[in-house]
Amino acid sequence: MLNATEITSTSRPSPDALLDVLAQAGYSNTRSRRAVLMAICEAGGQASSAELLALGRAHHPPLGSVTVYRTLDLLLSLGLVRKLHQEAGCHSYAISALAVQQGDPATRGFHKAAAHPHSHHIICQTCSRAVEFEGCDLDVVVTSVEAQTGFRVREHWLEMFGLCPQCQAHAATT
Amino acid sequence: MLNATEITSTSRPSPDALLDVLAQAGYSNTRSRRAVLMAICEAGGQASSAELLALGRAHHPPLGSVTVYRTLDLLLSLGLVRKLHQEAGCHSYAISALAVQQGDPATRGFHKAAAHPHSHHIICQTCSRAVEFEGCDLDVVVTSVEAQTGFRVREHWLEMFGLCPQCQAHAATT
DNA sequence: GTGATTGCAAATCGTTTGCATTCAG
DNA sequence: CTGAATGCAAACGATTTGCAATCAC
Repeated sequence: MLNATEITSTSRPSPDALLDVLAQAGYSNTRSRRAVLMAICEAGGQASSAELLALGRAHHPPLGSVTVYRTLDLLLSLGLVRKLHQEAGCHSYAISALAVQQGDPATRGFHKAAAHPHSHHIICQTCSRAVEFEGCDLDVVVTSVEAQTGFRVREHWLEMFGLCPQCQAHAATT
Repeated sequence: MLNATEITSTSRPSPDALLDVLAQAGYSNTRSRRAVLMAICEAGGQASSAELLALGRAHHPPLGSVTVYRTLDLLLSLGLVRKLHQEAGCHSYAISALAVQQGDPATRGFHKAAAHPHSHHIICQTCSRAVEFEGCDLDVVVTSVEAQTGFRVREHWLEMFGLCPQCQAHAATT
């Protein structure tokens, strides 16, 4: 059930693999895009847009931040990349498993994130009511993830979304 | 183990309880702060800074956004409030369990968040290496949370932080 | 009275949009 | 050649900072 994608600093996702996916989706292979993709890969699959701009410019100096964002949007829409949230400053981008399957595996990054000690929210997608729960059973998952990845887990960040009891009833009645 | 703080639309956290905590921490009881606290409570314990500004001004028109932010920082530092991340737009603030224990329970909110279908990251706090894992065992937690809260869970958002195998070894050696 | 607190205005940061230019196929 | 893609400049929204005026104790 738990399917960890292990990463080594020597195996990185290849820009070519990503370009292939873009090509298949009908997007053209431009200098700028190549620069951004190389940047992501060099960053080890994880970086902020600013970092990608800097790295990308090494390959294609005229690269603009606008293009970095547009390329990231593209990758996001294709599911090749996902956003990571961080306590402060929000939004890093990471290559997703989908991309890893298609090309080389990988990821290495820039995280400085800190998470709060337990305390999570579950939020109703209909009425927005939220409930906070603590001392959650995430321990099971933590243990499992530790076993699978070899990491020692110290913190985590969790939010759930769904339907609260009242909205469920409402949905059933209506 | 799982300790859900159930919410009803009638039970809300009281501004007074929050003010007490501030007072005990040595912060003065000002009109502006009171307005912000009332706003949070009226919002049901969850709101964006913009929403708090609007609500707060109903109580104290000269209230400025600067003060909303400063008050939130204060509450954050005291652990009375926590940030919620959302896929887009980031950052809502929610009253934390700590505050609820001290005053009334509560929470009702503004969430429109959507989460991605599984796929989470665990990130090394030392070297920043990240591993993505999918098909996680969160099902156990989901089931548990559903049982405790009555919510039906449809999506979730999870990130873990810790020490990767190499950094553990490094720490042990050094 | 005195230091904490406030709020305005301006600065800053990250991101998005308008538009004319340039590029890939 | 033609539409897609780029990048500059400007707009934008959220948050922060400088600073003089104001308030709580």
